[in-house]
Amino acid sequence: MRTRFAPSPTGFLHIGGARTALFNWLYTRRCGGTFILRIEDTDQVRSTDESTRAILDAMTWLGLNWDEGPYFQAERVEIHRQMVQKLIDEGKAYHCTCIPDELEAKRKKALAEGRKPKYDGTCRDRGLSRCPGSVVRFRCPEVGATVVHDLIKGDISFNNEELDDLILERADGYPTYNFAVVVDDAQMGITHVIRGDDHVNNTPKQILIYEALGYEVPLFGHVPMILGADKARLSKRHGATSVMAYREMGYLPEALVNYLVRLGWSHGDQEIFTMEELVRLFSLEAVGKSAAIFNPEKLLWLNQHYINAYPLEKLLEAAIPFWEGKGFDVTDRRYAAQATENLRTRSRTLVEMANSGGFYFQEEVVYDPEAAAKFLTPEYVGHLEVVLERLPSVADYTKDGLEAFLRALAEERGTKLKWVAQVLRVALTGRTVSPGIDEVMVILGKERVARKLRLAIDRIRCGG
RNA sequence: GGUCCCAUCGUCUAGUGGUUAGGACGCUGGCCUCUCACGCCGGAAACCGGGGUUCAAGCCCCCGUGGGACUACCA
Repeated sequence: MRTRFAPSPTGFLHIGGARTALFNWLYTRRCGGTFILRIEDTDQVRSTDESTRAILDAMTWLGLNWDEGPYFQAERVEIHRQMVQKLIDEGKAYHCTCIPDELEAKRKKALAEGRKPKYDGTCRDRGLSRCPGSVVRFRCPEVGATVVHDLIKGDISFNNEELDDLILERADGYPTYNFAVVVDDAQMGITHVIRGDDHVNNTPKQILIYEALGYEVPLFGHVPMILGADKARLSKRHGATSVMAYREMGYLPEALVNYLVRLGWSHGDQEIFTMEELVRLFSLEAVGKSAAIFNPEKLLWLNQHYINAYPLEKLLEAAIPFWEGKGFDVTDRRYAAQATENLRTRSRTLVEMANSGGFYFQEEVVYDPEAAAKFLTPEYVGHLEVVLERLPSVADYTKDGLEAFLRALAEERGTKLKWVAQVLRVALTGRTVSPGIDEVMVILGKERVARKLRLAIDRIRCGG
């Protein structure tokens, strides 16, 4: 059993491609088969090495390893040309000298007159030979039907008369997609072609080519597309579509994989899956037939789940680039780990974490103007001064110890813990929203707390 | 226009002739509480329409309607 993922290197790996790759990978691992990566770079104009690298990086990040390749389609053009010649020799393909502009005009005319805009067969029986500017076309059967046995959608039948004498080899000598994909899949021994269902209509043409070439036809599985909120094909205007953009936005690969797999596939009521479970449970039969709308909210929820489920070491490793990205010094790993652990339940992404946890790393507290205006006032400065004064003598400097200390202090001063906590929160974090103030104090430590308290007190006293 | 595919809460889905139509995200009421978040308990929310078949249809068939894909010397 052999499968492949065959992206064209004309851009980064996008969400839809990633899901196709994921389904291929899962199905292959499930069956113990071989997963092949092939780069379809026959479009010499749009293909770039940079895109190839980006695609490989994204797959690696997602954990989708391949067993063979990457193979490059452009390196196989000699093989493609040989196969084209074979079809010409056997009368199954022919040279065509029709001018692109004229074909385009004919197509428009046919469409306007309500006829099928297919190739009119001008060169079909002219017995032309190769010449500059000529292309090679497939002699498509005009009668009969071709049926696609799809693992996901079931049997789909096409009347051959609807099909076109498609171009196999372009004027520049390069094969077209529909031909190269057949030759490569066949020669690489691909047994299961799993791809997006935007290819369904290409499949009968490809089957006819398989048969013309004398190859065994593989099994097909066409997975439904991913749409944006407006039900249009997912694109940039729906937000980020690049896998690596999600990494940069602070998503964990497990979250993206888990989200993507549940888009079109399900296993009862289960929502959370480890890779191991997926490999064990995945099946093409359970893949749905209808397109799915990409829902960023649910992805966010899954990401939060994985941020909370990660072992701390692994989470820290993933978070460090984001801390460093904000310019924070994380050489003290133990401290960075404590901060990360403390922030995880309130972070849906690592970017959110880095944005909300700056107070752990910044020397100077960045005060939110509104928060400071409300709490860093002469009315409350007394709370801060008493805490600063008694801080050195707090023996039980733990979450529980500090809570007891603050509660008693509040009572002594005739107020509630709530108010003392809020004032401290603004003094220590600069905001009115933060993790529990006792936890913050424990992690910051007495030294940092004292320094920040002095800063806040000075600010109030000097009217800063 | 033609060909092909698809159709259960707003979204992702479970459901394979008899169910109070289930779960999840989101939304929402409450609890917890030093703020926020987490967590816990509860709520609103769906079978596209019309015909059949059947004792019985979300499940099967047909026709509509709606959405999508393809219709390139792109892949």
